[in-house]
Amino acid sequence: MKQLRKTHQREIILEELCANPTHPTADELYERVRRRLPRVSLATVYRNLEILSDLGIIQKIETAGRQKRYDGNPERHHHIRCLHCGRVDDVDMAEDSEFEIKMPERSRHGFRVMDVKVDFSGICPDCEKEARASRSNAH
Amino acid sequence: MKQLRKTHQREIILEELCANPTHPTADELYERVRRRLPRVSLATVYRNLEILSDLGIIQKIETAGRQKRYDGNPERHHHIRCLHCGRVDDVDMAEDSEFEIKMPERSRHGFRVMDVKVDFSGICPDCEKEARASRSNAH
DNA sequence: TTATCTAAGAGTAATAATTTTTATTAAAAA
DNA sequence: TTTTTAATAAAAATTATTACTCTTAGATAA
Repeated sequence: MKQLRKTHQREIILEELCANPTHPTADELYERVRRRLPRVSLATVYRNLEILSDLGIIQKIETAGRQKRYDGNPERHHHIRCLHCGRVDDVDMAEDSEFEIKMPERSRHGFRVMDVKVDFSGICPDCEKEARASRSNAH
Repeated sequence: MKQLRKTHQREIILEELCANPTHPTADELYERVRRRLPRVSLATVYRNLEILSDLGIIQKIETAGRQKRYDGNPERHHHIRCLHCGRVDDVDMAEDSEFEIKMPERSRHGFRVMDVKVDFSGICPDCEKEARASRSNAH
């Protein structure tokens, strides 16, 4: 078992990820980290995000056909993505009362069900406002 | 508005996709189509799968970080993916009684919620059997 | 039927996000 | 301090998918 080393790069990457409640992509985070470590490599950011999410310290948000995003909060919670600008926000657990998922133990074809992933999509307030503005201009 | 042409390639692609209840990737389907149309191009398969799913004739199964798969059944239903081999199967609608999702109208941050995607993952019967066999060999 | 228009085809090159490789550096153990 | 090897920087590779270019062939009109 190979042991984990505490490197300066890794510390800064984690710090920057946790500093904001946004869910940056690897390259967005890279830009932020670069302000503090100008010689850091994008591959280092990717590698560390991979390691940290494997360890359950952070969370990887994978959405089909889009860049991966990363969440400094490792706790299980759902996300909503803006269909227009791609922005990702948390869906509060308090709202979970409004939806409920009971997993079957086996799917009909005999799969042992181990996890279920719920992803919301919609339009964020900013994009909605923008759309409304351009609509009223057109008329 | 550009009109759709009925081409031989498109017909075969759709036929082959619907022939099996599997959910092939573009290249798997390409191999199948190639047996009937040896000169077909992979790009043609991709283009037609795109067109057909845009029209709602088929369904694109997009899972983060993995190849897209395609489903000849356009009706809304859930899927389960094997974490080991990547195979995708349908989760029957009959089972939907076991889980229920009520969408909130707005997320806490003011997103207008428009859709929710539910993806199951687990271990398929084949991989489970295989795992069991290799475990018993080890002891 | 024949001419015309253009969607769609084949084949290939390009793209983009991510991962791997290689040589070097630096944590941490000895 | 020396040694070990995980982690880094930088570059190259990978891989699925898309775009491009030129050609072919459905569909419509003459």
